[in-house]
Amino acid sequence: MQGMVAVDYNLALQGILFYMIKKSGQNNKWDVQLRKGTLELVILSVLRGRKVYGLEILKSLHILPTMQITEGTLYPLLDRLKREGLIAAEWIQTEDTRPRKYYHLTQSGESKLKLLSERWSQSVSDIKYLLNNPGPKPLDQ
Amino acid sequence: MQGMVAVDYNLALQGILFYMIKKSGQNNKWDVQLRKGTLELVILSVLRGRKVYGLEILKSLHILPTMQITEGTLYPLLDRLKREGLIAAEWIQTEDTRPRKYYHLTQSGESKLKLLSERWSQSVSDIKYLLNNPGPKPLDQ
DNA sequence: AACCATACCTTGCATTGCAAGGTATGAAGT
DNA sequence: ACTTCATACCTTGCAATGCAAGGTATGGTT
Repeated sequence: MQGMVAVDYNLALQGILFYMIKKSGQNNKWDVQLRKGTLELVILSVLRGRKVYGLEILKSLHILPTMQITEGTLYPLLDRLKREGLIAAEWIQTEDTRPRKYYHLTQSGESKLKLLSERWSQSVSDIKYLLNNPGPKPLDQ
Repeated sequence: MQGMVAVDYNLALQGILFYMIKKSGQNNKWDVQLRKGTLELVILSVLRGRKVYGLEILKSLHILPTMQITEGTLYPLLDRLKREGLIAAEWIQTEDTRPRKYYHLTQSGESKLKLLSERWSQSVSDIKYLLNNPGPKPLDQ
């Protein structure tokens, strides 16, 4: 009986811990939705001016609290960007490691990056306006 | 024959016009995706400190270039926010108009607004870092 | 030989914004 | 009266995308 209680208790602790990690760590549902808008910009921006391979992108982003994504997110996205001609890939093998697939921006990828970052600025300023401004009775219609 | 050519020509013009309006106006596919993250924050922020009815929200947002949404977006979202207890609604009829459904923030809506806007700031600063910083060989791993 | 870390990829689901429709009501033309 | 228009709200089905949870292949270490 005591044994059983102990097991259940441990299971409960595990559950709680898991929940806390999930919750505090990175993945609110809202964060996920927010990334839907920004991730394309983010990836293009990581690739600007250099060649990077898949897992390296993941590691690069790992320091940014709102940008903690996984491989299941990254690889399909890279596929899409390649299909759209915004990035290109090549397999490169240095002597001491396994072959890696390095991505870099194409010409049209660079234009897109510029376009998206302008659009992003606009969005930031729009929301800034909403967060600072209103208060009661702002809009006389 | 000339008639047919004329018709096709007009159709083509219509198509082009339609395309241009769609394109230049508001709705890139990317803008739509970007809104998926921000719209909840935006609506809560519009409701902060006052009571507003549906179409009024739409009009309020109309001046912001990245926030031009339609009723098909708004009403389902208001429904969801109500279901989640973040906002509440009441029908109000002033003497000179038709009854309108006015929405306002609940207690938990206000906390959520605070939480989301903090998360938003984090995201903005993360992306700012990516857009300004990198360039070639920034990340020694 | 067994194991682990690195690297890439795939499948199916959940969420959400939106176009395109719809209903109801009152006011304004005719 | 009757049609038409503007206001107000709502619904349905689709498209796009992030992601968890799986998988494969390879080379080094024990």
